[in-house]
Amino acid sequence: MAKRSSGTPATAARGRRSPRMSGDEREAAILATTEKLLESVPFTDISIDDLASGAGISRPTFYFYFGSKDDVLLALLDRLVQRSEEAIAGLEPSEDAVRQGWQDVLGVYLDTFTAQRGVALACADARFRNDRVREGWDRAATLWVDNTTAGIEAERARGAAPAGRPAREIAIALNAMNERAIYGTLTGAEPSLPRDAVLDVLVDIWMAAIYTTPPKL
Amino acid sequence: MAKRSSGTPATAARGRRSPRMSGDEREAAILATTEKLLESVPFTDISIDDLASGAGISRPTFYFYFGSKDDVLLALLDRLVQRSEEAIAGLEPSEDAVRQGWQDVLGVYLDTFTAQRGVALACADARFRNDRVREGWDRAATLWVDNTTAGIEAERARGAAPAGRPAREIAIALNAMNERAIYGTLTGAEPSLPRDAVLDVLVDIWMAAIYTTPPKL
DNA sequence: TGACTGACTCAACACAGTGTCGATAGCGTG
DNA sequence: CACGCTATCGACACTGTGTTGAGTCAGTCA
Repeated sequence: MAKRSSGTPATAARGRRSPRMSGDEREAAILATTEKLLESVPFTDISIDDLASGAGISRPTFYFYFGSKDDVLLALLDRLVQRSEEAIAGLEPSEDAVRQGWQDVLGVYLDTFTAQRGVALACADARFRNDRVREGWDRAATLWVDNTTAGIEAERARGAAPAGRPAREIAIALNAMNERAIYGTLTGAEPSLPRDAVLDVLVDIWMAAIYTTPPKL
Repeated sequence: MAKRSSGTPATAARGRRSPRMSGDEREAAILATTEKLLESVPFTDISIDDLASGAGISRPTFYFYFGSKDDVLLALLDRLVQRSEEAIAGLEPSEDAVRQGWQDVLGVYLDTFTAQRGVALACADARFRNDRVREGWDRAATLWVDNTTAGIEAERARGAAPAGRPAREIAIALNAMNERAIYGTLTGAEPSLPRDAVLDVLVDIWMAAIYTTPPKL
């Protein structure tokens, strides 16, 4: 039955309009349906039937395009990671307005996840039970950590930030803070940072952690 | 059929030895089985059958004691929260050895979750789909945040820490960092802090965030 | 002592969701 | 036109959840 290889972005355009949707359109329709449903329904509560009928196909046909519900999420996660990459690439460091520079980084992080709220929340959930989702999620996290590490090292190199614990360790901790704090803000469950203050608090702590030496007390 | 009210720690001892286990023992057996299984198997992969047969009863009988698999987790979470409360209560602030004081707090946090690794991980997962688990989890988080907030305010009051953003906001962000970073360390997925360095990194950042003023750059 | 009660137990069922198989329909190409 | 490939679905098997209804068994009380 030559199942479509899951994950592959489908074969190239097959020319010609056909009365029924082309395979690529179907695939896109499934993805779109999932994304839309995720805005209001938790991933767990969405059945494959929902996705199939939302895309105008039967359940068995769904399996022609994706191997499982999680595979759809994985495809969506790939996009999320891709957007993270693009967002990071679009950032440029400045030596004056240092605080603003970091605030831009955190802002982009926040925006990326806010824009993809449903998908991000679903992945944050799914990574606990699906190793491939976890890998994807961790890959994205690593992207941000690498970027932060490089940033801290650059600041240290030009003497703007004091030496201290390995830059990477600090980067990991700070990004962990962001991830969890932003998740909290996105869901609003207590205790959480109010939406209009998240960035300020987080940047404050980033500045303190990167540019000051922890006092010996 | 007078189902046992879920959550209630069962009726008082019903006197007399009986050939089969008493209700309380059954309930304890289910809890113990769950805890044990969670050490090696993710919660999602455990079926009610596993819990029932592990406790020496049939599946329908399981429902006599708990309303669902999640209810069992909830009971386990209650214990976790309780231990958090006890751990926090056992902490005493010192005005000298300030760093050591905070390190003790984080150490207790880390220990509590390490000791209950399986349960903690299962709850971290389940809170995404079960509101009651989320509430319990958030209640525990609030405990730590309240404690941290009070600690920061005390330090500010005695002039040891500078004024700045609301203490509670900083406390939320710092505890978010701990939760996520410790989760990462517990699972070991990249990027994560090595087990022997977590505490040092986290305490460093706590110190910087609480005792220094973020530089204006 | 024998009917009664309430705790406790389970076989059998109903149901929801997942994943598979085999048959088939339509299109493009040789 | 017939062959092969893409695409589609009806029907089925399986797994896990939760419910029902019919019990058992130990204490209790008249």
